[in-house]
Amino acid sequence: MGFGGLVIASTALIDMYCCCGMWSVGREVFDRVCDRDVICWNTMVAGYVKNGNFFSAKELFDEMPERNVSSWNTVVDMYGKCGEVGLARSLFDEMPARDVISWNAMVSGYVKDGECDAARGLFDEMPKRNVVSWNGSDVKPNEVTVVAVLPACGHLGALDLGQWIHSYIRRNRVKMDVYVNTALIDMYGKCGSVEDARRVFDNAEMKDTFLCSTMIEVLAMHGKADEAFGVFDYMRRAGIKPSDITFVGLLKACSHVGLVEIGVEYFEMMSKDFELVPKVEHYGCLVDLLGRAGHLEKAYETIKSMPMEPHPIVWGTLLSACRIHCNVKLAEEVALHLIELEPQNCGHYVLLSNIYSKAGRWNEAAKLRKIMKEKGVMKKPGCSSIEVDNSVYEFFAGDCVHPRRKEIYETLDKIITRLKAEGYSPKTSSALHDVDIDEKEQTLLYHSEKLAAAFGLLNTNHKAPIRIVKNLRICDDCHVFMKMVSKYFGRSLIIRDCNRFHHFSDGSCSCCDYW
DNA sequence: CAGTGTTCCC
Repeated sequence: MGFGGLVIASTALIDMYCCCGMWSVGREVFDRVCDRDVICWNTMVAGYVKNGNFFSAKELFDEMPERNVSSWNTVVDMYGKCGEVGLARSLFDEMPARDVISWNAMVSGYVKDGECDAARGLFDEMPKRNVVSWNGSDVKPNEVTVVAVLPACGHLGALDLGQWIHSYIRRNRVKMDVYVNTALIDMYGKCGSVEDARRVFDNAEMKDTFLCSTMIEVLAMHGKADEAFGVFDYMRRAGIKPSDITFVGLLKACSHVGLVEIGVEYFEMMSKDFELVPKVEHYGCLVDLLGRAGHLEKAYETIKSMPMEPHPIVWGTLLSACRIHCNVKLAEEVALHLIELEPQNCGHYVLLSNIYSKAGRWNEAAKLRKIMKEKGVMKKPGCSSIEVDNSVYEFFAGDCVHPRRKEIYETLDKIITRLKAEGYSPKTSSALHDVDIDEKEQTLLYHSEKLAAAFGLLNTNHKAPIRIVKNLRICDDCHVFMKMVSKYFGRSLIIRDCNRFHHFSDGSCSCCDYW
């Protein structure tokens, strides 16, 4: 039986089957179509991609008697999505013509692979004027392009670049749809400018669950719990249905300022009022909320009562709480379990070792480091980055490869001398090493965020805040150090660690030392 | 009837 003449109907059928996960039935229909056109082929290729059958997709693409730009776009996007960005790029270069969708697929491929520079480069390379190619497509960056690039800016903390894209959007009348606004809020939030994020939120014509959840999440990570609750109230008044992710933001908002009861209320509200089933993320937030506030036993009980398998992240959250509250006994139990689960994750060893150090139990801390060495577990280096004149500079703990190394160390030493005169004394308990005090102090004094701060003081405008992004959590000593820098050098510093933001100004931090 | 984009536990 054949479907001659019915190519349009057959194509719709193929698409339908593939969208339901029944790609093999789709393929049967495809095989019986006599007069297959390029759209029919594309639908089948895309159908394989949707079902994760990348090998068959590429095989069918290679068999195609005729291809248009969409055919190529499908496979470029497919390779980008499965992390084969090199293959995506070679197809992108090989294709006879590219439209805006081809460029967008390639840009997002780079972003997903973490190659932010390449993504930015491609954005700049895009023909900015309307070029009429063989299929008449527009290759000017559009709203999809900016949404693909903005998360990279947020990830890097590249505020200048993000602001430049925002102005590009306005200059070129790129449509400010809900995706663009959401991406802008996220970018500004992650780059430390919560005011700009709020402005975009207030001006957004259309507000949906994504946009509001993003705003709540941003306010949460900046420690602005009341404002986050306000956005949630707005959602309820406006009839915008909260999602499980909205509640992740609300729970984080509570845990960052220690609002235990309100957090528990939100947790219960999820299922009671909104029929949302708490996921492992929500339990993770709850453990953090309880543990950080000192309710370690309750946090432990929460983990034990979770309806799903506790992910290592949840245990790690409890271990962090043990560090804050110096509970060595529970920390040992949790860490041993974690090390069993993830023997190669350096974080667990380092955290327990830091807990021993904080308790003055240097022998045990040293023993743990020995175990790390024996198992070949490498300590993840602390890395801080700072954006100056549109470039992002990275610093590592004890970094000695920067071209302006000498100048940076001299500046840092001057800052340290000045702060010591004001009463700063390095908190050596934050150091992992069981070496003598002097060496311990050296390790601590050259933590990556201190190097980045020195570089910032050296290179940025005196009025602007110094914005730093760190890959790990800021240590006690750096936290004290930054507070003092803000006081005695009259500069505000905005530091994002892997957990939240710290806004330092005039000797204090926005986290009120609750972290 | 095919191809590009947004939030989330450490």
